[in-house]
Amino acid sequence: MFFTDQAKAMSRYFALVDCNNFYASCERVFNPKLEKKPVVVLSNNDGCVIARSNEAKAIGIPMGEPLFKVKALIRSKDVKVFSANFTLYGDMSRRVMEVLADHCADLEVYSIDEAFMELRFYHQSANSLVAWAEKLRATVYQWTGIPVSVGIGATKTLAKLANHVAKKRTRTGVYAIRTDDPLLHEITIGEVWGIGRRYEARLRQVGVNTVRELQCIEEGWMRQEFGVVGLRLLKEIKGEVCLLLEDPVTARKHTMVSRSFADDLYELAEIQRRLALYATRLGEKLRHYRQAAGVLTIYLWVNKHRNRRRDGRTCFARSVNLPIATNNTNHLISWSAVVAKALFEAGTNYKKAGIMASELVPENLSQGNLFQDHRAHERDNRVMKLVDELNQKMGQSTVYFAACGERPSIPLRQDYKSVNFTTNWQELLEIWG
DNA sequence: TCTGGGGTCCTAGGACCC
DNA sequence: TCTGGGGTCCTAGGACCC
Repeated sequence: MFFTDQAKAMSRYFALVDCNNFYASCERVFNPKLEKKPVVVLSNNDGCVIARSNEAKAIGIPMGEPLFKVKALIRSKDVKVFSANFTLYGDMSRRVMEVLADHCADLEVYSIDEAFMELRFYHQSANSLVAWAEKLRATVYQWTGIPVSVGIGATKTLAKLANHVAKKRTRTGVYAIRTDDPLLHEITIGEVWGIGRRYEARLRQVGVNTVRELQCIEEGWMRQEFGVVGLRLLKEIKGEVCLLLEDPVTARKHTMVSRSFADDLYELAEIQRRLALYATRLGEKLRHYRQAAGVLTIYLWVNKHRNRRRDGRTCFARSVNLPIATNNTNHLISWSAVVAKALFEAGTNYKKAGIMASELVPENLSQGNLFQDHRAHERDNRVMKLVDELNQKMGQSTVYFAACGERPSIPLRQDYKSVNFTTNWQELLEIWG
């Protein structure tokens, strides 16, 4: 290879592949009757709308809206409603990401429905890039049934913006954006990745409305107003690479499991039981990523819509430094019970609890201490491995700790759930010929 | 009646230490 | 009445993202 450094820099692009209306699309793959129909997917406990098909967007169902506020609309327009089926979505996501990984080695799975790619030396012109992306898009659709959009740009932020354009303004679902693209005069700042409601309001105050105007802002002002985050955003939108691909496994600093309760809870013992279950999931996650937690934090949230506390506080948290970094479910459960007891106040209506692992270290580097019984440690690890294997093969919570209570599963309201077409032999899609 | 569950990064204030 | 300065750690909260 005889590329100069400059030539290398010039031929580097980022692409963002984003699944269209991902959860709604997953439901559609296994239920063709949903084609052309408005479809929405609900959060845990059937609380809010978290995904909408284009048809559902068109009839005015907002993102994040509580279900009870759109019930009338749902009835009158015959909207198809689904409880979140994260097992299905997770499996479909894995399939999509596998196809992407086949096409590009430099891949960062950014979220369940999005991935960044770094494209180097692959293509010379924007035209050939677009052709490549269109082919990729067709392949993903053919192999998984999921429609995706592809945005291409000089930085991750521009790729993200290009993806937005691809979704809103193209028929092909692919767009490559340039830093001097005429469209930047039309695109408003609120559409930029990293500009939320507050930032948008402040920028509009000083007369900045379009991306083109944003590009002309002085870097010093941006730094002063929005800190290092804002400065980075500005540089990225001007085409200067600040954000690189990340490895989500090593880059992750916390891992958390939290859930709202279907009803408010008042009893410490019941909260400890729920936390034992969350700790079980947390342990599974940590072991999956081969990490161990150095610090454990327990969160308790008070129902903010019906807060009975005089001081109005809604969030309580307490951390504990673990004597030895661990991913052993047994240890996580014991500590969660201890910390929860310290946090708990009688007479408070708790709506949600969570457990977070931080100070994560690779599990084989976990620092033992002098008093640790190594044989017991080894034995515990073998037990956890066995438990994971059994639960993977036989289904979640086949084997569990007694602290979770009898027949444990996180109790959720799920009135509209589809089945696990791809991950459960009992729930395979049946086709009648 | 009914309002998700993950993450990241940054900042501010209090406790505590030297 | 007057009442250091600097550092770290912890907790809380706010901004953003999906």
